[in-house]
Parts: sequence; C-alpha cells; structure tokens
Amino acid sequence: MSDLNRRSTPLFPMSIITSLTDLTARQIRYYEENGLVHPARSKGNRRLFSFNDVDRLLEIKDLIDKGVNLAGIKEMLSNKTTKTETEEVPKEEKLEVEVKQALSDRELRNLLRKELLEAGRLNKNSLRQGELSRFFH
DNA sequence: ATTCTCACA
DNA sequence: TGTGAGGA
Repeated sequence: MSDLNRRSTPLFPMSIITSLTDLTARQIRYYEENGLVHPARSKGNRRLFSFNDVDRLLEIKDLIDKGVNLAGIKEMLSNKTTKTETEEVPKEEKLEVEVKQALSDRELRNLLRKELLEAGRLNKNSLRQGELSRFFH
C-alpha cells in the first residue's frame, strides 16, 4: 500500500480525533458542515477520519487560533490544493509546512500507540486493532 | 458505551 | 460553541 493511500485511509472515530486535535466533537462537526473537512462514514453513519483529515484539522485549529474565520480558512485550504500551477512559492514557506507535518506525524504515532495499548488493555475492540496494526508493523 | 442529528433555557 | 434530547 502506498504512503498516499495510507494517509487517506479512513481509520479513526471521533473520540480519537478529539484527543489528537484538542478540538471538541461539536467543532469538528461544525467545520465539516462548512466544507472544511470531509471524513468518510461507516455503515452506522459514524465519521471515520484519516491521517490527512487529522493534518487538515490541525491546520484549521491553527488558523482559528490566529483569528481566521471559516470562510477564510476554506479559501486558504482550497488554494493550497489549487496552487500547483500558480508560480513562485517561498522556499521557507514550503519547509515550514513539511516540518509541521513531520511533527504532526510523530505526535500522531505516539498518541495512536497509546490508544492502541489502552484499547488492547481494556480488551474490547473491533475496528481499531485490525486496521491500525498495519501502521505499526 | 459511543456517536449522530437537531435545536435552543 | 455548549449541551441535552432521542435514535441507531
């Protein structure tokens, strides 16, 4: 499985996302309503987030803290994807994004490892163990 | 037990 | 944004 696929695979439920991002479920659902994130859904209509979703939510949180409103965030995030044919992109800005993502990944691994251990300890789980285990081979 | 949608003292 | 009701 490619890295790109891995990062976009829907894996975690709300509870994990709230602890990973420090955002409330209410906020996350609200951001989704405004088209800032599009988590997948399980059969039971539960939201399933991917690593990409987590990164996106962390960026959103960052912008919110900086006082950017949802409309503004929506633009910035979409521009980020549509900025392929634009032109010059400050090298410094690129590096900053890369570093931020690297840090995000590191934190995610730690938190996820913790989640897995706790889930396993409390012995009770279906989706997490099977799906997430592949990230820690 | 968890998450979902909807609505508002 | 928080929170509680009523379902799944």
